[in-house]
Order: sequence, then structure tokens, then C-alpha cells
Amino acid sequence: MKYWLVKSEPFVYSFDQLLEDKITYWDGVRNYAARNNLRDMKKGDQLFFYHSNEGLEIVGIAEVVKESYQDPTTDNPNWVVVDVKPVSRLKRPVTLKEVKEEKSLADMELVINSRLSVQKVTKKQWDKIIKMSEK
DNA sequence: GCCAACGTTGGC
DNA sequence: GCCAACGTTGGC
Repeated sequence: MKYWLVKSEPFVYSFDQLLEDKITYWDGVRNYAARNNLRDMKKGDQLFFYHSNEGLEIVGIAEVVKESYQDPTTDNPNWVVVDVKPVSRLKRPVTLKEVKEEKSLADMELVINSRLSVQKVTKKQWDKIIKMSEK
């Protein structure tokens, strides 16, 4: 099982919205690096849900329920989506500031390449952030 | 195939 | 609202 982090602007699609919808397809990815990550996702993979622009924090966990398929919002075969469902809200959101301040997370893509909208997360990083959210 | 110009993203 | 960083486009 792999771990990922996906970003969304909360006023476009928030974690609350996902909780309400129960399931959604993750669309709007128009970047090749992010697309490649989407294609690598397998059923059961876990995702951190990050709010960009507003909030700037990891708010919850989602899970891949359907692997990548043609993005229904475009005819361009370059782009794909995956179906995701909410798993749980973090006990406490972990902010970008905290991630930056945590030395063991200095090599997270969130810190290094903040613009990438779908990022890989290592098990170590995942566990660390979970731990931080429980404090 | 290189690279300048341009557009977009996202933190501040 | 600004601007740095990055990705993409298109002329050569």
C-alpha cells in the first residue's frame, strides 16, 4: 500500500465536502507529474487531504476506491481521475508551518515542491504526520 | 532540441 | 495582491 498527499483549495472542494459526498472522483489534474502519481495509485492507497490557499493544513485522510480512468470532464486522453472516499478527519489538522518546522519532514514534496498537486508520501512521513495530529 | 516568453500555482 | 517557482508553449 502506498501513501499520497492531494491538495485542494477548500472553497473549490473541501474535506467537509468529501465527507458529505461519501465518494468523489479526483479531477482537475492538469500536470504530468501529478498525473503520473494518479496513475500509480492502487485501490486501498491512503491519501492525506491538504487544503491549499486557505487553511494550509492537512485536514483528513481519504482512500482510493477505484484506480485511474479517463477524466470524465475532458476528452483529452492525457488526463485521468481516481475515485476516493473519506476515511477520517485528523484529530487536529497539521499545518504547513508545523511540517516545515519538523526536521524529519524536510524532504517532503510539500516542503520542496509546494506546487505539485498530487504528491508521494513515504510511510515514515505518513506515520510522523499521524503522530503530530494526535498531539 | 533549445530556450525565451508566458501562464499558473500557491505561500506569504 | 504580490511575486517566486515552476511547467508549458512555440519559434527558431
